[in-house]
Amino acid sequence: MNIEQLEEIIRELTDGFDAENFIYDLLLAYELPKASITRLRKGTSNLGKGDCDLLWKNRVCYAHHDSADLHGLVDQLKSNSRVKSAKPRFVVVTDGETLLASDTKTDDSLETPLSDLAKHFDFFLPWAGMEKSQLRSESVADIRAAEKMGRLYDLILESNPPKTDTERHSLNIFLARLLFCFFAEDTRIFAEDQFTKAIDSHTAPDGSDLQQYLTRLFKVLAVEDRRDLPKYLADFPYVNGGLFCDEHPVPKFDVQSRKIILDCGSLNWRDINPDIFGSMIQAVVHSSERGNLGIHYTSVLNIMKVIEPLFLESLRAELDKAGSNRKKLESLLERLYRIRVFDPACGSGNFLIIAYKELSKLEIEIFQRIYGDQQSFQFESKIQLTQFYGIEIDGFAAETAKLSLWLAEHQMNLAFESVFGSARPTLPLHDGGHVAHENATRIDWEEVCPSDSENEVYILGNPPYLGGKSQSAEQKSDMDLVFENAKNCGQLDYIASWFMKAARYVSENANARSAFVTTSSICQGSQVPQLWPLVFRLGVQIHFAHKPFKWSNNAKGNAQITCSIIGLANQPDAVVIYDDHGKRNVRFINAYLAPGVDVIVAPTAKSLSALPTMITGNNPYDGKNLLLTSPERESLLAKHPEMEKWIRPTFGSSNFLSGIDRWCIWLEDEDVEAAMKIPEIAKRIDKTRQFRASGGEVARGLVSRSHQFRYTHTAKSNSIIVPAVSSEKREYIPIGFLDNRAIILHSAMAIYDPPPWVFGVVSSRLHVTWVRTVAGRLKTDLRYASALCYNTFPFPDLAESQKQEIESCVFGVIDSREEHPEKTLSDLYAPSKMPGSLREMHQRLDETVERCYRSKPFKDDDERIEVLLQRYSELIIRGSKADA
DNA sequence: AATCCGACAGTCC
DNA sequence: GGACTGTCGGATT
Repeated sequence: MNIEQLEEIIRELTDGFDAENFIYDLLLAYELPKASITRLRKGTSNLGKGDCDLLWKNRVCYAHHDSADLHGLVDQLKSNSRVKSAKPRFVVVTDGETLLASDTKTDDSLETPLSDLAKHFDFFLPWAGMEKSQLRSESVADIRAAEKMGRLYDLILESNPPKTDTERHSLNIFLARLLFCFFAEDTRIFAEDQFTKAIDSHTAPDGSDLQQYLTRLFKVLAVEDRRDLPKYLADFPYVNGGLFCDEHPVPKFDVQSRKIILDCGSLNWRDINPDIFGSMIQAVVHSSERGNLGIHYTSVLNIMKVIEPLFLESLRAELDKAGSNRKKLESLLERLYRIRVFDPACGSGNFLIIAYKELSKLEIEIFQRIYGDQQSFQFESKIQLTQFYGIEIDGFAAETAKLSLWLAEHQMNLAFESVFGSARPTLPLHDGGHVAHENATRIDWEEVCPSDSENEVYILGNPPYLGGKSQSAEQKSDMDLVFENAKNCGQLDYIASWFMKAARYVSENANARSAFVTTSSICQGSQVPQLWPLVFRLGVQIHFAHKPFKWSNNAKGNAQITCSIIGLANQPDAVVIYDDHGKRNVRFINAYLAPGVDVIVAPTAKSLSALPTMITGNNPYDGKNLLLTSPERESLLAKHPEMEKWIRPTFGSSNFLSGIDRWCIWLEDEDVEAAMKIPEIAKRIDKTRQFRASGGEVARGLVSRSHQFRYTHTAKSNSIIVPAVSSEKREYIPIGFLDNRAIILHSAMAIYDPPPWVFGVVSSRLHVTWVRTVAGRLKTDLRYASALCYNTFPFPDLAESQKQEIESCVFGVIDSREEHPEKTLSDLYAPSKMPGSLREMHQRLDETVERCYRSKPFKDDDERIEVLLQRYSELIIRGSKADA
């Protein structure tokens, strides 16, 4: 949703107020579903029935009365029983002049002349799914400004397309300078509206001389000498070198682009929040990311989750200990000035800005403790932007980061002034942050942020996540460089580069520590054995970790990802695990972000415990042409009953768990000739061929046998199916037996022709506990992989009698499931719905399986995992000895 | 030859 | 619109 458009639409609605349609058009403006509104307009789904003009469940209750006591009307509607049961989010009433609205969830109310409604558009944003708590007023300002800047950027690009990197760089700098001027004239760096007014009155409306004017002005801002300048330029203060020193060409303008500059100037930049504004601007400027404004910027909450454990908690602890002891406070100040904050993927600088602000707040607190409120003293912050370092691959973001740091410095100067009555002057600008426009995976970090035994270096940030298959060729070669072509690293996420480089930096500097927000997947499943042995080999430890949490920020569409935060240190003084509920001190954090045992489980091709082979199900590679739904199968069979023998029941994870029938065309080579005579089959095979021919390398290799799946594994008598992904909420992973007609798809694992007791092993609580530790995840759900979960599972050799005991329990489980033929496995294994009898049968099975390990029952899952890891380590050692 | 992954993706209410 | 829960192609091993 575009906020500017929204405002515009509402303005039109109120300017030409149309009593009949007003409320419907208002709802449409918030992008509520058109079809529903059409139905409401017709009256068919309006629940109002005379009490009000419109009543829409969960959304709105609306009434229009020309001469009504609006407050009375709202109260009356709110207490009406029909309205109550419809639970409308808003009750809206108007007399055609004034509009009164009440938010039933937050109890906020809005009373405004109808003509001013557009100004209060944010009141109804919950209709569009944006809650007020998520959308603070300053972020409305941010979004509005970002959208305007995006338009300006487009226009400038159109008439000044950059041809070279130098030109692109100049354009970035120009925009950063422009932003500075907008901000400056609203926050007392310049005189009020000085910049916009100057353009308005000193340049031609057609934009023709704006380029010349800005070129001159930017030059003037960089020189101290104000003599020999016309007054309208001399009135601007000296800003300095940093931002304005080099000469960069200013783009050409026309009527439109000049007008947008003036529009931008009229926005209220005082409310802009440099923490996130930079990210929004960046998103707007990169058209590919437009529409998901700032989807990847890190929320302040998540930034705090990084910087608090990394250094803030330690600084605060030192402050507490210092109390009012002047000496200790002064030494803490010295420590503040020795801190270096380094974000090697800084984007537009969010982390650096928040870190800067937090350190400044701490400095203010210390000053207050030392000097009280002695107004006479000249307090000046001694925290320098030069303590902040960044690397950013995108040129525009790098410029925005530098600029945002200056803006943040100015904001903190104002904060200083409001506490102490004076502060260091913002102008001329001090030296800025060290933000290198470089590829962080390539450049030596010491070159950007040199370590120094005197200083404390904190490396932090939220580097980019890109799975092994989503990386570009260049990013792949970045990875090769960082990992020095180490073996079996090809599937690592791109972010692993940052961990590797941080580990190297930290391992060489006792005073350096790092912490990144990361995709959780580097601590799960197959990436663990790829990355962490290399990190731990450097002598680095995880000194704190935040357990996986769902990514969220205030952007419209949040990224679909589960994150963790991981801190690395050389010699940690404490090791702490955080989750959403709090923190706890532990002795050691392993690569799975679990406390305790230092074990990494590597995938193996064969079961370490000699369990029968489990392999991935058959991957069809058919473009959905060899697979059939039940109706498709029935209509085929109606015409060609002889096809029955070539149609097999088919199971992936999903339809196995939810009990939906699926089918596939399954032909042996010798069947092809006969089958091709049936036009429907010939058509499907041909479509499969076309699909494969236009696919990747693997697909093209399968063109010549398009009548078959990529793999054609089947059971002689029966098989066990294990879903590849299963909800983490289930106590057990639901697995099942299938007959020899069944085809298992590659969204599930298969053991063909197994002895029945294996079902008991894989179903057992002991095994699920193992899987929860070592498996990869899809969000937080378990992802079952044979090489990681099954082949690594340590299981004792069984006597025949033990196998029989387990088998009898297995049949108990099966029988108990069959007592509920109407229920799907998904129903049966939902934790809240699991039938008591089934749970009992599983418990009996668990006890039997666990007795294979030892006679004494296990106390809890912690003990189970400890014993399993212990046995795993022994198996690995025995295995490596056997190899040698 | 077989795998394990996805700044995810489809479905349901 | 968000709660819920697992597809499918394929570069890598």
